[in-house]
Amino acid sequence: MVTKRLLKDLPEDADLRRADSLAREIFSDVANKWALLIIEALGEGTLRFSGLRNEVEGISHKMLTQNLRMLERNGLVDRKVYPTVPPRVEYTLTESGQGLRATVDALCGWTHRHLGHIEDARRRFDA
Amino acid sequence: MVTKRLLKDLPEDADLRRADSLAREIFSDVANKWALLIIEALGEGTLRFSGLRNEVEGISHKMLTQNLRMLERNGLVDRKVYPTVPPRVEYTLTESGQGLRATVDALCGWTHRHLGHIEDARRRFDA
DNA sequence: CTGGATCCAGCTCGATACTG
DNA sequence: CAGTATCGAGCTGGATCCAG
Repeated sequence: MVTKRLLKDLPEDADLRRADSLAREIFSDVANKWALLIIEALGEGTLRFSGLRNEVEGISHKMLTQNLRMLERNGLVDRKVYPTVPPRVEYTLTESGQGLRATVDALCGWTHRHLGHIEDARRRFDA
Repeated sequence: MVTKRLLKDLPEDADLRRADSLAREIFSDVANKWALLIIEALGEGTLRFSGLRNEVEGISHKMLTQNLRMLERNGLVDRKVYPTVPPRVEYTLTESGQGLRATVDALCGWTHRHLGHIEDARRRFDA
């Protein structure tokens, strides 16, 4: 077996199975369109719920709350509630969130650089 | 409006809308668990269909073919068929695929480094 | 071995309505 | 404004069968 494991350089001890399973879970959480777009949007700075709805084009109310909860649970975004009326809630990337943001930026950069290649490849494939 | 756009440093010309829409499409294609895991697996080198099924734990026959077609269409993997019997098909990352792989590796690295943080954050959140 | 096609249970997601 | 709850249409994805 070469890999089958997501994390490759961990010791073969008893915790390995648990760590790898956690890693897969995180991977599934994070490797989704909306989560990445939210992180990208928060990369610009703190945003409120309504601000995020504007920045992340096409996201529904439900998907936004759902993904925000997930990101908060994983410690990637910080949720700050001001007990005013009407309520005001601010979302900010945490330090680990910033780290993730760097890789999301890399993904955006890659996408940008390969737009042409991909368009060509598609044309070729569809023919 | 600050962003709303996935790609930020493109000129505001007529092609912008099209390019950004393509970028979003690519982003949705690629930002999915199975695609990333397949790319990660192919990072080790060329693999056959059955090899991929072994390397990418838990993927179904259908998801594997589906994602491979998508990756091929976008020019990220190369599909080489040997007209033998039984057939032999090899999948390899293309050059753009290699580029994407680098960012997937970064994501894996990030996951690895933040396992602890995330576990803690979850415990805190779930309480 | 690779992979297309079909079936359908289960989940996702958007719409809507309601609360503090 | 932010968030929860509910409902249902539609999509997803696994299982299975067939074919080259």
